[in-house]
Amino acid sequence: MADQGKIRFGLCCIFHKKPIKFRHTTAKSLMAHSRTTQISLLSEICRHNVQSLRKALNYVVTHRIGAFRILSPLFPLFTHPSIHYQLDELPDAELIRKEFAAIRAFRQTHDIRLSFHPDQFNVLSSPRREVINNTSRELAYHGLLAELVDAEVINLHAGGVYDDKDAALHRLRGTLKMLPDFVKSRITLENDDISYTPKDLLPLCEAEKIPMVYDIHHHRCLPDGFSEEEATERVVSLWHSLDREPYFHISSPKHGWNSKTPRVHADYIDPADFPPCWQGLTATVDVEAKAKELAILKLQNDLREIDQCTP
DNA sequence: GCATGTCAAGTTGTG
DNA sequence: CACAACTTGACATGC
Repeated sequence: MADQGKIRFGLCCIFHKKPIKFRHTTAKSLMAHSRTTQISLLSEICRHNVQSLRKALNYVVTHRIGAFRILSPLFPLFTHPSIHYQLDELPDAELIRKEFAAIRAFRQTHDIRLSFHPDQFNVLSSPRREVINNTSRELAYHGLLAELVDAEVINLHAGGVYDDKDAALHRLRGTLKMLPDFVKSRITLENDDISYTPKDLLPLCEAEKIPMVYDIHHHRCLPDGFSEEEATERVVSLWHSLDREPYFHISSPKHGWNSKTPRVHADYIDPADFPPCWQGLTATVDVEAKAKELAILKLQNDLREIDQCTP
């Protein structure tokens, strides 16, 4: 009952009902305008998004949510080959920088954990030079944002296997070493549901001192012989050895565990899917559920009720 | 307004 | 071989 640990939940990227919106645009639509107009349109979107981020952080603090995952296109098309731009090119650059300063202060005051989860085309294990170059550019962008908001984590999957997992992991290791420190110091690796399990990733993560984000839903979709308790313990030890708080992901299958597609995420979390071995830990758990903030509020409530029923 | 097609990018597995 | 799935639909267009 009176466990010393404290689980904090994390909200992922967007809201379901609360009217806090992030804006986006496309390269195709921007290309119809002059460069000046493009920059002006982008400036407006970036300013809007940073102000939305501030509102989002205010919401999470109000609702006792301890972490927030920031969506990657906070600055849309920042690295697009024909659109790319710099923050200081934007007419609103000064205002945006002030917003970032306020966000950093707010994050620190309220101890909010901030993370990024760059998109699936960021692949550190790819044998293709072009893919690695694109990934590096995209990660530098995430690193820049991470410094501006004081985010701790840039979380990635290990990528493809290409018929030789050992070779792919070896390439991944090499690519990691090439990353600049403001990126590398924030990189985490997450087990996925088709290729890389905790058993695959932990040796590399432990050797390279890269924390591993443990997604228990992926582990259940792609088991590796490790029990949930074993994986949790190894992951917790790794984060602790780096003097950092462990980071987990949770979700529930939309169509049930016996369906053909347990991978698909449900709107809410079934509290039965919350692993007992996480109870009492001090850790962050990102809630990957379609109902977003509503799913977190419900899970917090469900777990509190279970806790009260336990002798 | 509302329905619909489109959007930069990787990799894998399924129907 | 097209498409869905992945952390997340939003936006432009045309009626």
